[in-house]
Amino acid sequence: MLDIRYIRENPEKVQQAAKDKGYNVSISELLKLDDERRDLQSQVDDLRKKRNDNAAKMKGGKPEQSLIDEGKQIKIELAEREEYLTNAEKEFTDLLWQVPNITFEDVPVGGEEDSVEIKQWGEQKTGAIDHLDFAIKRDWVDFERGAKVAGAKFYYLKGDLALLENAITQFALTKLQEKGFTFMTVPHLVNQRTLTGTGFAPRTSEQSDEYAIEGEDLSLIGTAEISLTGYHADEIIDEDRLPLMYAGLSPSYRKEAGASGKHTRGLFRVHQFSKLEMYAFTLPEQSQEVHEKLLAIEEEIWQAIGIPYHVINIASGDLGAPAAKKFDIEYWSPVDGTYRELTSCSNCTDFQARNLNIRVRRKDGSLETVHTLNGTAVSLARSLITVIENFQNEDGTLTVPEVLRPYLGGREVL
RNA sequence: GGAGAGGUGACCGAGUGGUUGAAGGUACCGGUCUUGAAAACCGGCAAGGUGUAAAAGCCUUCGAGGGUUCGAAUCCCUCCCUCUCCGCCA
Repeated sequence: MLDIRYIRENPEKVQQAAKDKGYNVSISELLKLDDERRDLQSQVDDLRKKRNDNAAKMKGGKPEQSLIDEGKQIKIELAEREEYLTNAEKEFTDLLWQVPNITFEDVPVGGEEDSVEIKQWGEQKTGAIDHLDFAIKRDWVDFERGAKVAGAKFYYLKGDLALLENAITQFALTKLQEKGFTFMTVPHLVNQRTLTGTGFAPRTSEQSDEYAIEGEDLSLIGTAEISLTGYHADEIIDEDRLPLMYAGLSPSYRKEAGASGKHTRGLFRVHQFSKLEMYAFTLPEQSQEVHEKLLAIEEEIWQAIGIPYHVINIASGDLGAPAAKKFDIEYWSPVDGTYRELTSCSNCTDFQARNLNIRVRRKDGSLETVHTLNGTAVSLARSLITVIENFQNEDGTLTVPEVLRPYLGGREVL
């Protein structure tokens, strides 16, 4: 959530940012609720002071009946006001949670088509066999049995393709260790507070992309970002420890409920895939620099493997609530002759951190909310698509990208 | 899953109904001392809300939520978590 004090001082800016992001929230309504809440708060505070003063009077010895009677009267009034306050607080908080993060100046305004390409790398080849056809011919993937065991869009990876996935993971993991990230495995199930605090499930709606465990306060994570954000919840971190850089490996579980009409063939959009995620907790003044750094690492990975791509600066309407700015890397698909989403890298500024109460203790003793950032190092299912599409041979074999060979026992061809 | 113990400030740790927002220690900040540092000593130091030019002031917070009471960190109930032992198990 945003800082209510910031919203009070910049109502137009917040309203405009919400509009640019496609969120229909009324800031004037929010501020009205804020006033009501504060008014009730001061009424309650006054009554509590009366109660405390009254109680203090009879601290010493035998209380007088008149004081006790007065105390009882205050108690009744207070209970009534407190109920009003509780309701007002809830109404206010519910609306505050619906306000999305503001965006940076250099974020293009508009929808998906307004995102701006800021870089291209590699050769745009054309004319390759679709990854699914290619993989099925090699008996590398089995969606039919995945459907039998779990349902549509679940799958088995088999043999060399499963080994290739492992090789890509190991390669990326090694790279991130060199960059100073701390490798982590994380809980794959998280509670509601962590999920909503990260900004994922719209708390009011049931159209969540997350699988929830019935009868438990637990949901399957759609990305390790969720578990990693919650890692430092309610903590105060010393300034000189930041930035903290983590690399989390986990499966990502997604219902993909609203995915109809989107590109879904094969491994591109599935209910479960492995992903190695970069995550950073930073000082506010560091986050933009770290954001660029995360993007640079992503580029380094795809360049090393040899996958053509471009980088886009995502337009406001596609950012989602928590992000102030987002870079996507899209790989070049020689099958479709177009770019497709591969990784994503967001600066969420203090939005998630405020939800989960993650702060930094400055050298001068003051407290401030930290900034959080996340970026995909490799999402495995899509990584496999890129390699199959870009490294396939006419005889049905697959050339192993050089940097991956050490993780495949030196094999050059699969 | 069963039995017991416990959850207090950035951290450790006192505190069982009324100057306890909370002793003491550590860390941190400022100072004295020192060529410099350390040590020692002196002082400061919870968070959130409200309020203010800035303060002061006021309210809240001792795992969470209810309850008892004129008054709760302290008593009662429910839940969550941690630790120890037993059971089970990769």
